[in-house]
Amino acid sequence: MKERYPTILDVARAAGVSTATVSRAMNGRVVSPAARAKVEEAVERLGYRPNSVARGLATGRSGVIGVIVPDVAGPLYAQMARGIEDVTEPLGLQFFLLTDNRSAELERQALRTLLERQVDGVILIGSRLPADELEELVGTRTGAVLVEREAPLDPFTSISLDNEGGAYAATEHLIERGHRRIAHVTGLRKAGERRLSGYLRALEDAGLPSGPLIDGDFTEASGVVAAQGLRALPDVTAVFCANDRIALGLVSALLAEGWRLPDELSIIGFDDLPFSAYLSPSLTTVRQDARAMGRLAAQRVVAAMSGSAEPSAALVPTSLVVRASVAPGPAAARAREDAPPKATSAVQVSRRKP
Amino acid sequence: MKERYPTILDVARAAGVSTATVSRAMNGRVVSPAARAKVEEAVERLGYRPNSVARGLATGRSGVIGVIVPDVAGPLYAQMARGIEDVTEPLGLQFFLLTDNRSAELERQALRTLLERQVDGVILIGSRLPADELEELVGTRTGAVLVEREAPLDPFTSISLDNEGGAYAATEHLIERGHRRIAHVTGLRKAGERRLSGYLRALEDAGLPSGPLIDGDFTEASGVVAAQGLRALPDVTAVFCANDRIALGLVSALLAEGWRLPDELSIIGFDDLPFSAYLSPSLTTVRQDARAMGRLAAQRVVAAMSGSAEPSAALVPTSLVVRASVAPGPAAARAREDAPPKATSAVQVSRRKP
DNA sequence: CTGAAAGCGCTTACAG
DNA sequence: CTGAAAGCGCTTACAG
Repeated sequence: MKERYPTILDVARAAGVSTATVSRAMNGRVVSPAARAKVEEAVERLGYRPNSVARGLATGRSGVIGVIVPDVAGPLYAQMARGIEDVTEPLGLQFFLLTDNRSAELERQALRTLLERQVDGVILIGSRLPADELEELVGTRTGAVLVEREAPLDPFTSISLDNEGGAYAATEHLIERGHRRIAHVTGLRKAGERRLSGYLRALEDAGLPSGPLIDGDFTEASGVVAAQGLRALPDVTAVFCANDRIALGLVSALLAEGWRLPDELSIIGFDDLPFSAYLSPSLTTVRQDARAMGRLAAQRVVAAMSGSAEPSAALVPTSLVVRASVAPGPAAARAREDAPPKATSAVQVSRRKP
Repeated sequence: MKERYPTILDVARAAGVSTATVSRAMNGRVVSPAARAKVEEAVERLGYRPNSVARGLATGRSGVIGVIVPDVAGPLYAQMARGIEDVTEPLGLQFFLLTDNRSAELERQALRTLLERQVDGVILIGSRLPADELEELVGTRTGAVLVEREAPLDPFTSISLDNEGGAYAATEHLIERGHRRIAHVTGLRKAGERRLSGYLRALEDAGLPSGPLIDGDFTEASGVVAAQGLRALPDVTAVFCANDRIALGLVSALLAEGWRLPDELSIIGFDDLPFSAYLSPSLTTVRQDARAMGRLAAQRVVAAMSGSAEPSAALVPTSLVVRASVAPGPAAARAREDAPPKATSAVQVSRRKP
C-alpha cells in the first residue's frame, strides 16, 4: 500500500534522457522524434502521470479557477457551473466549486482557501464581502470576477442579471393582458430590490399606481404566507412573484383553498426553474440564462487572468416565457366588449380550461 | 501588477527566525512563546498566506478530497455536497466538486485531473468506469469511495441508496391503501432497476400480479408521455413513478387533460425533491436523505485516506413521506362497505377536495 | 526550542 | 535539439 507513483525522474531514466527532455515532450515543446518516442514509451510503460502540484509550484500557475457559490443547491448555480465549464474545458483549465458564502465569514474562508491553493482566477457569485476586503484578499495576481454582487460598484469586473429589466417585462406583460391591480411578493437582497424597482417602474410607465407589496424571501414558504395576504385583497387580479419558488408556494396554497387559477388570479414568476413548465397552470415567468452568465463570467475571468482586462460591468438580459398562469385581466374584458375578440395564442391557452 | 506574494522566507527574515520556525509556528507545533509572537507579528504585517501548493509538494498530502458528480444540476447532489461538507469542514479538509461523468470518457478525465492534483481522496458518485480501470487509476495511494455505483461489486468501499427498499415501501403503501392494479413508470440505470425490482417484490409479497410497466427515463417529459399510456389502462388506479420528476410530468399532463387527482389516479414518486411538497395534490413520495449519504461517503473516504479502512458496502435507508397524492383504492372502498368508515388522516386529505 | 540543509516533482533559462 | 542546475515555497528529520 501507499506505493510511490513514478516521477519524471523515473521516466527520464527509463527513456535514457534528461528530465528536461521529458518535461518538454510532455508539454509539446520541440523535441527530436526519437526522444519523443522513447519518452512516450516510458510514460506508457510506467503509467506516469505528471504531478500538477509540482508543476504548479514550478510555474506559478495552477490552471484552475475557483468558483464560490452561495449554495450548491440552487439549480441556477448548477447551470452557471455548466456555463463556466463550457469555456474552461476547451482551454484545459479546471474549475473547482466551493460552496456557500451564505455568511461573509464563510465566504472569506472559502476565498482564502482558494487563494492559498494558488488558483489563477476566482468567480465569486453573490459575494457579500466589502469591496476593500476583496481587493486586499484577491490582490492583483489573481483574476477575479463578481457575479450578482450584492454591493454596488467595485474596481472588479462584474456580471449581473438584468433583474430590473426582467421584472419590468413581467409586470408589463400583466398590464398588457389587461391587469390593473397587480401585487408583488418581494424577494431578498439586491436581486429582490431590483425586481421590485422593475415592477414599480413598469406600473409607473403605464400610469398605474403601485399595487400592494407582500413580504417574501424567495422561499416556497413565503409564497404560502403570501396567499393569505392575497385573500384580503380582492381587487388584485394578478401577482408578480419575485421568483418561481415563491410562485410555487403561492399556487400550492391557493389551489388548496380552492381558487381557480389563472381565472381568479394571474401569477407570474421569475427564474424559469425546471419545474415551472410543469406546474398546473404552467407558470409564465422570466427566464434567466444562467448558463450564459456562467460562460460570460468564465470568459471575463480568463481575460483577467491574462492581465489583458479592463474591469467591466455586464448586464445579462432575461426573456419572458409566456405559459398558462396569466389570464386576461379586467381591462382586457372591457376591451372585448368594444372590439371583436382578437384572441392571442396566449389567451387561447388560458381560456381552454374553464 | 502581478506583485509577488510574501513567502515563508520573507516572514522568517522579518521575524528574525528560520523558515523552519515559521513553519512550526504556523502549524501549531512547539515553538517558544517569544518566537511565536515574532512570527505572528510578521505574518500579520506582511499579510503572509501560506502557499498550499508548496506545502502539498513537501508533505505529499493536499488536504483535499475530490468529488465527481454526474451532473451538478441535480438537487440531490447538492444535498450530498452539503453532507460531505458537514464532515470535511471540521477536519480542515477541502473538497472540490468536479462535474459530470455523464460519459465514461468524461469521468476518466475528471478522475485523472483529480489524481494529478494529488487529492487525498475521491468520492465518485454514479461512476460508470469499469472496476479494473478504477483500480488502476486510483491505485492504493488515494482513498476512494463509490456512491451509487452502476456496476455491482468492487474492491472499493461503496455507499448506495436503498432503492429497492424504498420502492417496496412505496408500492406497499399503495397496496395498503386499497390499490390492486398498480402501474410503474420506470427509470434508468441501476437505480431504476432496483426501484423496479422493489415494486415487483412488493406486488409479489402481496400476492398481486405485476402491473403494467411504462417506459420512463427519470425526466418530466417521460412522465408526460406516460400519461398517454395510462389512458389506455383504465383499470389502473395507482402508479408508482421511478422518481419525482416523472411524477411531476405525469401530474402535469393528467391535470391538463382534466383528470381529477388523486381521485381518478393515485400517484407516488421517489426522491422527495424540494418542489414535491408543493404540487397539487402534494406528492406522496420516498425520501432519500442525500445529505446523510454525503456525510457517510465523506466519513468513509476519510477513513480510507488514513488507510485504516476495510472496504465496505453501506445501504442508506429511505423513508416514506405520505402526502395527498394517494387516494383510497377500490379494495379500501369495498372494505368500507363492510366495516364502518375508519378514516385515517391521509384519507381525510384525499377526500376533502371532490 | 531552533537552524541548516535536503528534498518534494516539476520547469526553464542558460550553455552547448 | 538537449542536459546540468537552479529554483518554485514549503516541511522535516537531523543535530545541537
